[in-house]
Amino acid sequence: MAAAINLKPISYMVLGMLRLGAKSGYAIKKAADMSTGSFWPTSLAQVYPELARLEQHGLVTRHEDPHGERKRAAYELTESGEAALLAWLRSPRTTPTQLRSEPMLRLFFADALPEEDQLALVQRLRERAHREGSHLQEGDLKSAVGGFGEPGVRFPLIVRLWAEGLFSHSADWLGQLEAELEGNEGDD
Amino acid sequence: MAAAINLKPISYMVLGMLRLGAKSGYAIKKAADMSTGSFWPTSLAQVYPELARLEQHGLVTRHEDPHGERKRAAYELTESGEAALLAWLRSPRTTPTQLRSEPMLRLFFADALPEEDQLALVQRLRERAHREGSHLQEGDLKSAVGGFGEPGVRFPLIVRLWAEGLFSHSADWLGQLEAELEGNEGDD
DNA sequence: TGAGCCATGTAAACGGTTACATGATTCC
DNA sequence: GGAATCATGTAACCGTTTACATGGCTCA
Repeated sequence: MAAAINLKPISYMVLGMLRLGAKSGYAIKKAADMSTGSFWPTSLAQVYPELARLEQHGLVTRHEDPHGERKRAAYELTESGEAALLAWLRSPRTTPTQLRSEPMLRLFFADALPEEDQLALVQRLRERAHREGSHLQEGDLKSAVGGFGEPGVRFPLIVRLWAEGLFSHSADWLGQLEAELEGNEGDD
Repeated sequence: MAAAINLKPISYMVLGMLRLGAKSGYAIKKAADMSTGSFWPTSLAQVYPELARLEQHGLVTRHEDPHGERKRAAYELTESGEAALLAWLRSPRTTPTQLRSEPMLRLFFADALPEEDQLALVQRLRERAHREGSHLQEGDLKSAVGGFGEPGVRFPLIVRLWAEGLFSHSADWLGQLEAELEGNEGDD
């Protein structure tokens, strides 16, 4: 057994995607973009080194899988890789969900603006939120990785509904705020 | 006018808090913890260097304001500091709101668990979400900075309601999911 | 008198993004 | 033929967090 390895969320994302049927680093990233990307973004510059690290510690195996002249690596979960994934899923320790919202930081300080500009700000943010929310709904989960379509796999869809719900909740809330501010403007 | 300065969200947070009446770096951080912290977290190790940087570029002024033997710095917005804040608030360019949720990443891969463990996971996440949501509701905004209580200042409260809404939306959603999973378990 | 808060800073480590470099395959 | 996509990797940079260091004030 290899030396101790420090497993981070990105490690589990990689292990999990392999379990769902992704083979190459490129495929993992593509699947992540279409699914986990909205609540755990990543990049190829993270995925490739992470795969190498996981292989060094025996959690995945790599074999060459060229496609014509183009080289390609295919990875597979080992038993200890799957065990690590399960242990994480069962572990009671969690990092809290965190938000980083530049738009809301702006809105927080919006009192510095004259009222008509406040309204314009809220309108812009609402339009943006709406656009980003609908962008999330596009993209077919099943096309991301074969495993997403199998019968025993339901949580990817469930979690996507959660993410969509969050974004549309924000968009709706901004819409309501806009309506209220417009109402007040009219009263002046 | 000083050389070009690259203003980041943290810069505007600092400028905005100064505008709302915070004076010292410590006070800015404290106010942030009680307000913007849930959607733009920061630390003292960011605030102090940022204040120095803003002063170097003439967006804030610093004067010593000792309290007994304990040294303290009091900062104030300059005209160009206030102008920079307003320009940011009016600017059409925004960075999208982003989410980073380790709990949801777990849930995404929960199909790897046997059904009873799936339910246990959802229960744990729901309890956590509930605890974090109620933690947000505590803490009096007005005690954070004097400016939060003034009549022309309404957006800090509005944005807090948005944040609370998001977290409780997630908690409710998890509660619903838990109920559905329990229903299915009973059917087996 | 001791715990907790007020107050200011620096240094190192960490996680993540962007840019760079390279080349094959597929599809219009 | 050219654009988009598949595919793999490295290097540099950037923003943020954690740990370290120091010391006065307040209140029970």
